[in-house]
Amino acid sequence: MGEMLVVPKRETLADKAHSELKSRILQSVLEPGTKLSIDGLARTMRFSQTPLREALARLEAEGLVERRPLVGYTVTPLLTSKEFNDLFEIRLLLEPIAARMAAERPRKEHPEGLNEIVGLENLAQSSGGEFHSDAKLSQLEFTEADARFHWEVARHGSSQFANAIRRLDAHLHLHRAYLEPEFIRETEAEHQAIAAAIIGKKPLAAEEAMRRHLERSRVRHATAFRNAESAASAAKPRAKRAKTTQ
Amino acid sequence: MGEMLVVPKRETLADKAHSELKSRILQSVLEPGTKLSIDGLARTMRFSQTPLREALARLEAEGLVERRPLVGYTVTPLLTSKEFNDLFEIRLLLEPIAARMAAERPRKEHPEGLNEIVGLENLAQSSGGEFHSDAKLSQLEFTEADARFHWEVARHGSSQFANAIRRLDAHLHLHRAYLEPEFIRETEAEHQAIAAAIIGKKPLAAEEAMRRHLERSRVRHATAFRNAESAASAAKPRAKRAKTTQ
DNA sequence: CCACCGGACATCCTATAGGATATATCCTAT
DNA sequence: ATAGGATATATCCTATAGGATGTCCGGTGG
Repeated sequence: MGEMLVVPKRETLADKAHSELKSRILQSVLEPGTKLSIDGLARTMRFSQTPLREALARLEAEGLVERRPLVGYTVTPLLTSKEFNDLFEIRLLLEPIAARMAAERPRKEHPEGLNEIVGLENLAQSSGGEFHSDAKLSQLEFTEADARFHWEVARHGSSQFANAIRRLDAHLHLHRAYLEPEFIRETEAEHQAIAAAIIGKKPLAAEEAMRRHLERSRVRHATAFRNAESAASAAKPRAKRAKTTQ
Repeated sequence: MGEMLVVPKRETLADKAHSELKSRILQSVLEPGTKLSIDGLARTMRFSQTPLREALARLEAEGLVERRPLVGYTVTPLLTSKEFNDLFEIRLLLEPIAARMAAERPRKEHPEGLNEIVGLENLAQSSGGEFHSDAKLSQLEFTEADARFHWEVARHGSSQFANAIRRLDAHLHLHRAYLEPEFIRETEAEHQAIAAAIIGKKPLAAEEAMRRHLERSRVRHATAFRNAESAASAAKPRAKRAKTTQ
């Protein structure tokens, strides 16, 4: 019964390369427009080309890099202001309903469902307390915890909604904009309100809590977005050229 | 100015392998649960392993195959009835709004936008006339044209909505269920209504046309879905085992 | 008869070499 | 000086070989 024994999930080199590259892009070590040379990366990262190809193919599917056949991969540009707004409009359409579904779902349906729901409370404040020494890494951890929370909530309601929301990769794009530190406290509080509504099986409350969370989150990110955009346009008026090849 | 000259887009072996496998899965030549052995495929398809890995990685991202590290790939199971309903609920949330946006968008914004919009009319009846000799292949062509139409409509409205809708891969999953022939005529008529509303710049009409189209489409597919599901459950009550390894 | 265990096999994963292609540089001619 | 073209280099793409791992099957003990 208690077969919760998690297999070590042996990680292949392609997995390592994938998460490593993803991490670098999200931390802006690799800026948008950077050319990603395959055997260049193979040399610097000490991998071979084959696992790197698989990693890059996945990153392309996630929308973090773009591929041009027989030419190479480049890091995807940041979201424009319009794209940012549209992304949140989509989230506002999907996530509140997913949260409502999660609260409506009968508890006994999935045996492990309870554990997951209780886990929401922890997830809601997962990266709460202390900060990592490296600010960017801490930011990355927070973003990942945030993504996990939103995904878990949706997963309780509907696998299809969860997939759709996950594939938005909203967090991937959002992270690359600068994130104010006080975001975290507010975000956690709102997450806990959502989790409480779901655990308490209050569908309408859950839906409304998620909607408010997203609306506030949009405002929070929007300011950072404006800063990033103006800074970018000031720095380099024309951005047609590729950056340093890696 | 008229640089419409489309570069041949040289197709790499990974691209060929990807579309070839995708085609086989969609035509149910490779049924759900089938084990996809990498060097087995390499032998039968006369490719090498490297491009096949890239193709499989992309198929995994599209949700058509599942990967277990150090074990292999398998073809994804068909959608359940609940998943099917959720998928259409998501589409009903996103696509009507995308259609409205497409109708609202100022014509001059994109120079090539006009061509694309006019193309919608053709796209709406693209695979209309004659049928291919192979019914399954014709079905595949129709599904692809349908996917293109929905994607183009969304793309006129918002790149983010278009991405989100494309990544649902609704057509990929739907296609694998059987498709009644008379679907096509009804589908085309509804598509043309949508295209007309967009070209005529009537946002509310476009939104409503898309909504009605999706609702009818859901009913059309639902019957086929029930047939497929009951047939499947009758054929093999337990489906835990992997099928013939390819 | 069932459970546990060890070995053989198939398959995945990784590394590396060679052919093919796009890009950049340099030169020449107008 | 600028436009056009040829050459050279870097890089992508493909193929193949070998090490590592999971799975399956037969045997032994309880």
